[in-house]
Amino acid sequence: MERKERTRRAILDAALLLCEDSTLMALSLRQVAKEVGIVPTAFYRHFESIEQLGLALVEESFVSLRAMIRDVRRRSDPQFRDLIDGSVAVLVEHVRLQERHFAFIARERFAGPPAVRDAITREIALFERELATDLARIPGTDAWSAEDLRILSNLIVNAMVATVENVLAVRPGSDAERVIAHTARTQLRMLIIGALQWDSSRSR
Amino acid sequence: MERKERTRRAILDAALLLCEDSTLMALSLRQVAKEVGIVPTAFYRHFESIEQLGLALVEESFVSLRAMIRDVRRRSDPQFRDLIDGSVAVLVEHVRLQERHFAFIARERFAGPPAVRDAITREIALFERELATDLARIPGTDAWSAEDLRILSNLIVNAMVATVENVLAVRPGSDAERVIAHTARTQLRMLIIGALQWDSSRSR
DNA sequence: AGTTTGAGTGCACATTCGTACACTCATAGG
DNA sequence: CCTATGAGTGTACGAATGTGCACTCAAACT
Repeated sequence: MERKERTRRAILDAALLLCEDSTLMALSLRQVAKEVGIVPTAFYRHFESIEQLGLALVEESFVSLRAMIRDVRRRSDPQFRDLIDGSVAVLVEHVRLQERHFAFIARERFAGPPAVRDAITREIALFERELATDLARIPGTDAWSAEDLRILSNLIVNAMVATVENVLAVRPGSDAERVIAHTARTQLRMLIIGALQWDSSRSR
Repeated sequence: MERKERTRRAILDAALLLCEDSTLMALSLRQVAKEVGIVPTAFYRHFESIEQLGLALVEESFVSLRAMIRDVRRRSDPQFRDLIDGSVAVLVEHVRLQERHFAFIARERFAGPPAVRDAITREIALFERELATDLARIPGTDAWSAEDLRILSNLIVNAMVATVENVLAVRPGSDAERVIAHTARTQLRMLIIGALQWDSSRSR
């Protein structure tokens, strides 16, 4: 029964690899099978369709994303500058370690099969809510309404998603990568400084 | 020679339609031909490949986006609240009028053929630079460095792109749409208020 | 050790794909 | 009006696709 698990992994890895210059929706079961080294029909022993394969990949991708979040939290510290610098560093590092997963999510988020898109949207929304509760704990946001917290964390998540997409588009360790990291840090600072200035009751 | 133009339009429209639940990369020349009502080989009279078709669609999409920008500028006025409210209203309105174009861009931005992805990235970067020069004209940003202007407009563009994607995901005129518009307005306000607080010389 | 199970095989099929080639016939220009 | 151009046709092909069915044979269970 451990052979099955090995093949399943190989299928997931092959799909992730082949998606790099394609899309789940343009990915054929036969390509995957050939890459893995099995006969096409053997695919069905593991997934009933490419779409189901995609859902498994989404789940897997967000497991590593959660690992990243834990890593960020572990380095949390009330000093904002360090918190921001550390978070961005962790982000870039994790993206590099899981390039294929992040690229997969970025691609399938809007281009994937509906079920896959929905799964990704749900996961990101979940992440956003978690961030909102984190934000509620930092000093200076006491007077914020729940709605404004949601709106701010949406803004932050959007900026970070864009950062991930930018990182994926440049060479590791390149100057371009450093510019992106610097941009991300500055943006987070702008947001935090703006946030500390914000007054929920004043925003209609 | 006007027959050709009509068929070309039909091909562009058909591709846009068929992409709604697929991707350029998963779109076959034969599907397009069938939808248009021509024989597959006739496709080549207009485009040499699906990828070239994609580039034409990108260009077309950004023409309508530029029309939107002009519309926003026309309503510009030094009163921030009105500027923001007006801009978001125009954004939502234009997205609804050109749903397929915006959805196409959102999808192909990361999932399309490399040439298409590059074209979209270039257009968005161009738009970002234009926004930066617009921002430089509003009062309170005099002390900003060029880099910080770029970083802020990147932040704003990301938020607006995310807004477009959210609008596309909900029914026109629905409550969800109103929540999205309200979120976008609040985010722009947060960014502007933060920006007015920002001091370029202090950000290392 | 013998038996059962199910992962992977092999072949077969109808579809769909891109594209080559020679064609027809509508229409724009003389 | 007549002709030349090129938009669209029709047929044909090899390659790739998803999936059904009967199979083999390694590995887990009694």
